[in-house]
Amino acid sequence: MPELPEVETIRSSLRVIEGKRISSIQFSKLAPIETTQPQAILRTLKNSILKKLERRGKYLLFKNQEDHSLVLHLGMSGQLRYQKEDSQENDHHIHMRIGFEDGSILIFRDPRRFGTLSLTKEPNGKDNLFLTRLGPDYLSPELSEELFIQRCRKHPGLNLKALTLHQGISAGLGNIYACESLYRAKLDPRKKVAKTKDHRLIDLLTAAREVLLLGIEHGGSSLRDYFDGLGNRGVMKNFLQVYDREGELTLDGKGKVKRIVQQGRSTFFAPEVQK
DNA sequence: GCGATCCTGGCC
DNA sequence: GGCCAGGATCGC
Repeated sequence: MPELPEVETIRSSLRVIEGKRISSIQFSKLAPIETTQPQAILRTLKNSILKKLERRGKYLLFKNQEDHSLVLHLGMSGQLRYQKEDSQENDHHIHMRIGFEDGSILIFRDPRRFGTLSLTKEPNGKDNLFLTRLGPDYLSPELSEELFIQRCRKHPGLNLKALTLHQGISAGLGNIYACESLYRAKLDPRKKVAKTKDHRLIDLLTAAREVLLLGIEHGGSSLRDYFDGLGNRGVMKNFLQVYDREGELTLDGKGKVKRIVQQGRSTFFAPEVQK
């Protein structure tokens, strides 16, 4: 469900938990798909103080004072919710509850259980298999135009849609913002990387950054069940040019939106505009 | 590089 | 009942 702008919005909405001490962590019986044992997460984080919330791509890192972190991915349907007090609601989709010393609580809910929970004990995440597979974040200053081109060129056989979704090349885009980036860069999602010139790849990088920043500015895209950590919806949906507009005009009226399936997922684009 | 697969729920 | 969904991994 959530892509970079949604995860970033969740992160900033949860700044209230920075500085709080964790007093309890509970997991559901039917845990999400997790690599690290709940026991290890418990041992690492219980009674420690959450120093900082960080984001890398679509991952959230809950970092304690020793720079050990719980690494969370929300998958397709994951939600986080912070509450001043524990309402003890009986919802079988809740898979983790983090209780703080002051009685407030952070709930992780994930109906489809595609989310992941893991750990890292190094500030750079080098001991975490999820994080080491990740390319540089789209919004990271270390991702120069040259580096982006260099990383794209390692995958000449991919079409541009698959390129944008590939978290190992550069991290943060999902299906919505991939479609929106390609529209903004006027690039055909079916075009192969090998047939795309350097300056057009730079257009794609620039477009992706603009679209992601716009998404953050508008609090993310609430299409169905996305909320930030305090239960607020985002309004980015009102600014999407092509996503979920099959058969309609693009938002700016410059083209008609078509839906195709690539790599088993919907791609929305305007063929007359994107070449 | 591609398709199948992990899950649950909503909608037609 | 069938199709669709803000994701990513794994095996061919």
